[in-house]
Amino acid sequence: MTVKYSRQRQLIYNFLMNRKDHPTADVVYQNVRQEYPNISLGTVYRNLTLLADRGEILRLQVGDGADHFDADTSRHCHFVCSECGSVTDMRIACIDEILAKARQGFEGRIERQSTCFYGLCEKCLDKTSKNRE
Amino acid sequence: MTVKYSRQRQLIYNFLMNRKDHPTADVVYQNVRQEYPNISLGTVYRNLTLLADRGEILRLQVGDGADHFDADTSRHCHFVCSECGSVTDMRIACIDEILAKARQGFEGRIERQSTCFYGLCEKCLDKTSKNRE
DNA sequence: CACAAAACTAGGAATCATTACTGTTTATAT
DNA sequence: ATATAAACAGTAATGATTCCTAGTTTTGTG
Repeated sequence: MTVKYSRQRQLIYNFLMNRKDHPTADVVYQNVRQEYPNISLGTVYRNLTLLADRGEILRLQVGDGADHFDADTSRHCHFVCSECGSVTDMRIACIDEILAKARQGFEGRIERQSTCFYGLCEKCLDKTSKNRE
Repeated sequence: MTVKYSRQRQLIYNFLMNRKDHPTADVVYQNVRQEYPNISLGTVYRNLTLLADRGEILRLQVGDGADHFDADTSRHCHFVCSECGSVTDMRIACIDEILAKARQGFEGRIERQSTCFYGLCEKCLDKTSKNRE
């Protein structure tokens, strides 16, 4: 199946490229709609899935029910704040090492890895400590 | 809110304790129903959530739409086969080190971590190589 | 033991994210 | 220019999960 150009897909991808937070399909929809008002939610889902299947973007599951998308496909981890729900990138030095260690003695084939940290982000940590005073 | 004993919750927890695969809520429901026929799916969901919130079991998201549950709360990773969907435990040596590395220079508070590897399990790898012959 | 309060339940309705369907439009190779 | 495969909008359908309500069970206390 050859992929054809579409204005809608281009807008979706451009939008994702310019965001560092990792928006859900609905957030993508609400934003792309500003510029292209009659795009449909189904189109957003279909294109996000297409892009993810082709490895051009990442699909993340952070535990809040909705999938999140990331145009940065370089190997990295994520941090999710349990308070505000924000999803941020995290780079840890030993990430390649983890994959190597996991492959040692494993009988199947490991293709990719996904690591997510959970806790309180700096902002939310500050807020809760202020409330305690 | 004090937790009261319930037969249903006991059965759910016992069932999970005896499984090494990481069943979904519906699988738990179908199985516990054999022994306790009029348990409701809502009760299964409520108790899985209660147990997970109290840290007695883990809730996993492996990318197949449904949440999976694991009675083994010790720190470990998971492997998900993209072919058959099986979810298995994986122990890698440097897992504590990863958490330590992640905390270095991070301004928030990291409480827990979730790592999942994706690829082909041994069985599915064997099958696909046989098909090629 | 009894009995009240708080948890818990079954069953079904409601919600939310996502996918499937259908008739129409668009991109692109010839 | 035209044929054809992809993509689209809009809407219906699905599937996982949560919510709601009236009734039941657990458990602490007299």
